Order: sequence, then structure tokens, then C-alpha cells
Amino acid sequence: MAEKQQYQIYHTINLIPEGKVASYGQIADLAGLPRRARLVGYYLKHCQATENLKWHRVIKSSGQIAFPPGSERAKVQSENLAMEGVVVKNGRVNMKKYQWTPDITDILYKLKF
DNA sequence: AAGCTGACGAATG
DNA sequence: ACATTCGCCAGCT
Repeated sequence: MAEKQQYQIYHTINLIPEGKVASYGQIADLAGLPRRARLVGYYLKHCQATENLKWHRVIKSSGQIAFPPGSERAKVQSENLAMEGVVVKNGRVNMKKYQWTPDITDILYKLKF
């Protein structure tokens, strides 16, 4: 049950293309879990396989990095994003420019529910 | 079983 | 632009 949700969330996150970002709420919605932005954060925090998860492409809807500015984790995330061409300035990114806007057919094809 | 917490979000001043 | 407040809801205690 909860495992299924967790899988959907991780799967959805990994659909975010390089050079783009998505918000927690956006991921929750796409994963079929509306109003569950915090749940996305919860699962990300507790997940093990961070190695193969593109968690750094997930940020707040405001464009802010979810970690305290200057913290180690915020730094790592910023660097990962910068590596993909996403400009991070003062711990936040230009959503207008970098927010992932998934193609409807893309989603219907890749997520089956 | 009731209360607390939080890698959130939107509205408000 | 920034801080506060409030709503949200699964999972923990």
C-alpha cells in the first residue's frame, strides 16, 4: 500500500529530465497523490537508494531549495543542479525557466494509472 | 487513540 | 521581498 505510493513517487521523480526541476507538490500530483507534498518529502528523507534517485531535481514550489541555506545538503543539491545546467542563485532557481512541464502523452505512456 | 512532526504550499500583512 | 499564519495529511510516538 504505502510501498506502492513510495514507488510511484520515486518513479515520477526519475522522470524529471536533466536541466529541469519539479516541486514536491507537483510530484505528488503526478504520482496520483494530490495534497501530499509533505509525503514526498518524507519518503525522500527516509529513502535509501539516493544513488539512483534524482532527488536534487525536487525543490519547493517557490523555487527555493528545501534545505537551510549554507547547509551541507543544500550545497550538494545546488552543485548537482549546476552540473546539469540549472542556475542556482541564493539557494533558489528560476522556476519560470526551469520548472518541468511534462508532456501529457509522455506521462500517460510512462505512468500507468 | 490523541497529539506531534515535517526535504510542503498558499494566503496574508 | 520577507515573516507569519494557517491548512494539509501520512506516519510516528
